[in-house]
Amino acid sequence: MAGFRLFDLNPEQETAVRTVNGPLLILAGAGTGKTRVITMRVAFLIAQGISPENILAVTFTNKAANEMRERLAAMIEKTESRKVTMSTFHALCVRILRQDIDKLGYKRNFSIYDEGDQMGLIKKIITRTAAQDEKLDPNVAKNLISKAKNHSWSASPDEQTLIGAVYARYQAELKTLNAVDFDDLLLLTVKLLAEHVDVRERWQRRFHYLMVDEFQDTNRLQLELISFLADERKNVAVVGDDDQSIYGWRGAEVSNILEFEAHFPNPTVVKLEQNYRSTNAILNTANTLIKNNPRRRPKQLWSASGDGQKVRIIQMNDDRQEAEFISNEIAQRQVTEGAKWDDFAVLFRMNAQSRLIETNLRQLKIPYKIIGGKSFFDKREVKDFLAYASVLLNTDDDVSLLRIINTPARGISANTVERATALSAKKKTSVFAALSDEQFRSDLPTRALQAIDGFIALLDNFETRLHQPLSDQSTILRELMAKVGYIEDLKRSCKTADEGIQRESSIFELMKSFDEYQSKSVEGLRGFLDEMMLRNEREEEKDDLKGNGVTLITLHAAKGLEYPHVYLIGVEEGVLPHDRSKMEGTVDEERRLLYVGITRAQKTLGLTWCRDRIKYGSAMACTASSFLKELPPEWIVHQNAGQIMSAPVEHASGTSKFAALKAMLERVDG
DNA sequence: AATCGTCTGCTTTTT
DNA sequence: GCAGACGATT
Repeated sequence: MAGFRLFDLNPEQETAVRTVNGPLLILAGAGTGKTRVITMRVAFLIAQGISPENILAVTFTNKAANEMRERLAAMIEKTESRKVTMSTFHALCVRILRQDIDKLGYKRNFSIYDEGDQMGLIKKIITRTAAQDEKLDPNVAKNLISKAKNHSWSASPDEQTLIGAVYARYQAELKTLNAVDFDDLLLLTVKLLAEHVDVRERWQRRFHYLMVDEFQDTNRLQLELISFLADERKNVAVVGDDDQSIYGWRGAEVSNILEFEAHFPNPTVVKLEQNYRSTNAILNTANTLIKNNPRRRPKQLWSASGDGQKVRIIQMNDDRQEAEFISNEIAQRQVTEGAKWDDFAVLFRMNAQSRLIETNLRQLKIPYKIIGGKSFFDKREVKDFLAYASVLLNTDDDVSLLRIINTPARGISANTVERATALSAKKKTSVFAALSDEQFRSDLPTRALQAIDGFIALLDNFETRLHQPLSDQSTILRELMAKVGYIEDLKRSCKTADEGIQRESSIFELMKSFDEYQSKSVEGLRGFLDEMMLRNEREEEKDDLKGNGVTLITLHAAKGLEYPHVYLIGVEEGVLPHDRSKMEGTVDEERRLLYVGITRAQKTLGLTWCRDRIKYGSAMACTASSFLKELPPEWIVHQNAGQIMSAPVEHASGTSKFAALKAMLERVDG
C-alpha cells in the first residue's frame, strides 16, 4: 500500500478504479482518461494485496500493451509491475498454444501465418480446387474464411460449394503445414480451453483479475476467451466505447459491449464523460451527431475547459481546391498562430484521398507524415529472412519453404517445385517431405536431384546446429545467410546501388533486433519470430514519426490519437458515409467514424466537402454528407473556400497573409 | 527470370 | 487515374 494513492481522479474514474470484484463495465468516452484509469486500477488491485501474477490486462495492439506497461512501471515497484501479464489477445493465445496445442493435433513448433502468407495459400488452393469455369476472388474467400472462423463454423463447411471446399482444404492444409493463421490463434485457443479441462483450469488458476481494453472491438472468439478465463469469479473489467466501434467489418461485435449484462450479469457500470481533450464546441458537435445512432449507450461528453472556437464546415469547389485550401491555410496558421506542423492533422475516409494533399504540402515545402502504406514487414528481404528462420524451426511450413527454395537461385526450377507441390498435395504431406519422396525423385534429372539434396543438406545442417544447446542462434543465422549468398543476390537484383543499400540495411536491422531480443529473452528464435509475426510496424510508426510534420491519416487509423488542429476532408455523401456502407446497411458505423474523427480535435476542427470530385478518373458531382445536417447549428460556422480564397485582402488579414507568404518564401529559399 | 504491356476494378486494416 | 495482377514477350 505504501507509496500508492489515487491521484486526481474525478468521481467516476475513482469508482472505476476502486471497483475490484465482479463484472465492471467502464464506458469511457473519447478523451476521458481511459488509459490512466486502467493502469491505476491495476496498481490499485496490487495495493489491495492482489498478486500481480494473477492480473491479466488484454489489449488489441502491442503499442497499447507497451504503453500500459510503461505507465504502470512508473507507478509501482518495477519488480511488481513486471509480474502483471499485459498482452495482446493474439500474443496471449500464442503463449497458451505453445504450451498445449499438441492436444489439438498440431505440433508445438507451429508457424504463424500473416495475411500475406494466408493469401498465398488460399490462392494456391483456389487454383487447385476450382474447375475451369469457376471463379473465386481470393480476397472474398479470405474474408469468408475469417468470418467462418470467428463464428466457430469450423466444424463442417459445406464442401459442395467451391468456397466450402476451399475452406476445408485450407484448414486441412494449414494443419499439414503445422501452421496457424491469426484467426486460428483465437479459434484454437478457445477450442483448447473448451475441450481440455486441465488446460482451462490451469489458466483460470493463473488469472483472477481480468481487464480488457477497447472492448467494443472484441469479436465473438475474444469474448469467449475472456468468458473462459473469467470462469466463476467473473472479475472482468472491460473498458470501451460503443460510439467508437468502427471495426464491425472485421468481425468486431458491438453487441459485446451493448449487451454486456447478458454476458456478465449484474455488472457495475461506470460512465466516464468528462473529457480532457477537446473544447465544448467540438464535444457538442460530436454529441449531437452520435445521438442519431439508435443502438448505443447514451453518453454526453463535456469539458471544463470552455467553449472554444466554432466548428467550421467549409464548402469547396472540388477536391483540387480542397487540397490547395487546406495546405495554404496550414502554412498560414503556422505563422499567424505560431502553431507547429505537428499540431495539424488531415483525416480522411480513404487512403487515396491523401494524394492531393500530399502534392500540395510538398509544393509548399511543408513537412508531413503519412500513417499507413507499406509496412516494413512487407518488404521482400524481410519476408525472405523471416522465411529462412521459419523453415529452420518448422520445415513443414510450405509457404516459407517455397519462398526460399530457390532464393537465391540454386538450380531448383519452377517446374521441379511445381511437381513437388503437386505430390505433396496428393499425399497430404508438406513440400519438404515430398522432396525426399522416391516417387518424386525417380523421374528427376540428376542436376535437379543434386540441387535438391544440397538444399535438404543445407537445412538439415543448420537446423541441427540451431537446436544444439547453447548454440548462438544469431551467429548461425548470419552464417546461413552468408552460406547461401543471400545479401549478394539481393543486391544484384536491385536496380540501383541505393536500393541495394536500403534492402541490405533492412536485413541488418532485423539481425540487430534479434540480437537485442536474445539479450533480454530466453525464448530464442521461436519467440523472436512470434513477436515479429504479431507486430505491426504501423503502430510503431505512430510513435516514431512524432517528428515534425503535418499528419495525414485515415479515420480508422486515427482512433486513439489527438491533434490540436484537425481537418476532416471529403465529408460527402458517398465518401462518408461511404457508398458501400449504404448497401451493406452499416451507415451507423460510418457515423461513428465521423464521431471518432471529430473527437480527435483538441482546439479547432474544420470539416470540408466538395461539389465535385475526381472519382475513378472522372469528375463526379458531389453533395454534402447527410451527417453534416445532423450537426448542431449553434456550434457550427459555414464557409466557402472559393470566396475565402478570392476575397479582397483587407488590412488586418492582409498583413498576416503577407507574413505567411514571406515565411513561405523563406522556406523555399532555405 | 525478368520486364513490358494490357486489363481490371476500386473502403476502412488493432493481430 | 492508378495500382496491382496476369500473361506475353525477350
